[in-house]
Amino acid sequence: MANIKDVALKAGVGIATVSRVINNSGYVKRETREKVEKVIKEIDYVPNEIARSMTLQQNNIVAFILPNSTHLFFGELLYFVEAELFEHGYKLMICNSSEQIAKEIVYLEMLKNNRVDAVILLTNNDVDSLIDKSKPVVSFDRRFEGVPFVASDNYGGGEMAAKKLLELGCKKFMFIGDDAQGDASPVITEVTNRRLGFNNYLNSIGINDVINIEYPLGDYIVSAEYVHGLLKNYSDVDGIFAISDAAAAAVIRELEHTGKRVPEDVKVIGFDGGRSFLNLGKKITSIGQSPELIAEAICSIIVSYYNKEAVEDKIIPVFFEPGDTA
Amino acid sequence: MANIKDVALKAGVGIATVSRVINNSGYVKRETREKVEKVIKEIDYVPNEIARSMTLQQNNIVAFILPNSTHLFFGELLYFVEAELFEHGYKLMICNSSEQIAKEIVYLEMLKNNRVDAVILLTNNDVDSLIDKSKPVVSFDRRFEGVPFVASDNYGGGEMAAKKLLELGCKKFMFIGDDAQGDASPVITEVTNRRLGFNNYLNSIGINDVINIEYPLGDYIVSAEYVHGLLKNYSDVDGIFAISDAAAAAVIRELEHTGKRVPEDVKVIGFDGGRSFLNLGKKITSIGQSPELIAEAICSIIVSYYNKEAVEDKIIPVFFEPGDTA
DNA sequence: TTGTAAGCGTTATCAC
DNA sequence: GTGATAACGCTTACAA
Repeated sequence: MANIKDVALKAGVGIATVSRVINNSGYVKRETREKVEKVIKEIDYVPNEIARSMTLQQNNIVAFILPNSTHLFFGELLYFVEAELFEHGYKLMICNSSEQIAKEIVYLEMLKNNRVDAVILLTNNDVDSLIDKSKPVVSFDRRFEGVPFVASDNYGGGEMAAKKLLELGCKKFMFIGDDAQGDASPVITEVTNRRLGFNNYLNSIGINDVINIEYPLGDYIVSAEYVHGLLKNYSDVDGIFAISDAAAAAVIRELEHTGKRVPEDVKVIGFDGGRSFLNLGKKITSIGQSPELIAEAICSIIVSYYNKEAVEDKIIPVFFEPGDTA
Repeated sequence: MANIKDVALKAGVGIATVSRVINNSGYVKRETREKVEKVIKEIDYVPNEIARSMTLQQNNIVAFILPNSTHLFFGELLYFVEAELFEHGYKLMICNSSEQIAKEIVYLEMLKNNRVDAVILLTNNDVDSLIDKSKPVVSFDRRFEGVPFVASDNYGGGEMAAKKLLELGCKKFMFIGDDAQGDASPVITEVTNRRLGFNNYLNSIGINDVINIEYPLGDYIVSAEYVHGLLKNYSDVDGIFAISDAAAAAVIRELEHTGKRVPEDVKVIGFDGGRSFLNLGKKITSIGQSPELIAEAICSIIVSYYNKEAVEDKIIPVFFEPGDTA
């Protein structure tokens, strides 16, 4: 592969001049520039980005650590993050952590060893101590001390769901979510704010008998049997807010399986606003997050880091998405 | 940030020795090793991967160019590819090309400029001339001269669908797919083999009046109106094979919208075997591709490249996935 | 076993 | 305007 030296030699100039030409920096006489450009074309020279990174101590690669790319919301977020970063000239490395902390560690290490310049973090693990806070890090949906933070307005979304179910005439409410963190982690995760917003709003208007079902986070999937076990004792509930559309889908399937009609007997609202192309049945009524706006917020923080500008947390609005289940 | 020189200095050894210690290469006296390791811990030294890449002229980063990460099959493929590469110590850079050739060009350039060592290509564009064939490239579902190739057994899947619909008693068949390439591209794309397998099998047993609907590839989405226009003239069809589950879903929605019952009146088989967590209705009967096996095949080729071993094309088997629509 | 030094391909400083 | 040259931080002959 031809390098900058070959170009300089063949064009009869110094390598500094070639560098000026390819980077459009400093003064270069028109004729010199043209001569150099001609040689570059001739020998098909392409600057070596590894060497560039070496000199600049920066490679314009950002890592995105997320649970997986198979759930629609994550896939969409990933899509928009990559698109947005691309606009600014940055590349995206992906890490499907599957919530495995070991894998998250490896990718967080890449900040320290200069494999990537920055990290976008979407995790439920407490990786606080593993984060190199001297480097650019942005966290979505999870707070870490000293790390800028982006999240949807989960609390507001919870309130929105409560109001909607009330409007629709529901009397007996339930929240169901996989936000149980166990005793090991005393931290309130951001998604729990969906639960809080929902409960607090209902409490504030005098409804204090909301059923709260909490189960541990798995791989964002709930089996039919498991949901059955969770729901069977609450046959009088007529308004359910689920922490995600995936959870809502599981709940709805279970309800219909046990003879309840949705939304006639029980109304269900999910969270995410997932747009599944494969859906042949009801569309889930949902509080929708905007992966596009979220990606934009995350990336603007990354870009600010690169530009050495100040960064700040951002809360992204959510939207009520009408559907067939509430 | 501490570098190898700092370690050498503080440990009172040469940098070559430190290098030997961190790479576990060459001979190092036990005490020397321990002394060096102690210093490494003390000053929290982490080898700079950019510098390493510089010396080795390799960075163990692979780029995956694919249309998007929002469709389930792609999201899953991405997931397994990343997981598999991770096992071998390689990292994955993602490029959602959205079928934009301009973006594909940028990422293919990264092979030449050493930003990545290898590329996995999943595109419908004719980027043949843009591929640096001296570098490691693997293509999924699309053939390029001189580029190793992985694909599902699309032809066999088409035959499988035909046999199944026959078994179920269908008499009048249709294939519908977004594999129209227009006059500009005379190339047969791999997915067209689904159509060929389906048609050829039916032809071989004397059925020659198969309706073939072909529409241009959009963003892997079909609007209701569009499907309506495509289907309205063929009310006698009772067995449909769609090129993808997404297309099948659109077709089924349209059929039911026009009063046909699926599968009672019309049986529909899709392709992909998509497992949508959000599906509340019928599960699409499908010819399933295995993203896991495909990822494994793709990655084994990448690994072979790194190990300077011979590489060869691979065809991955497909499976009949029972569902509620056929 | 260990250390010195060349080399990887750039960018950027500083003379000229 | 332009060209040497140092520097980036590492690996790896080669010498000792």
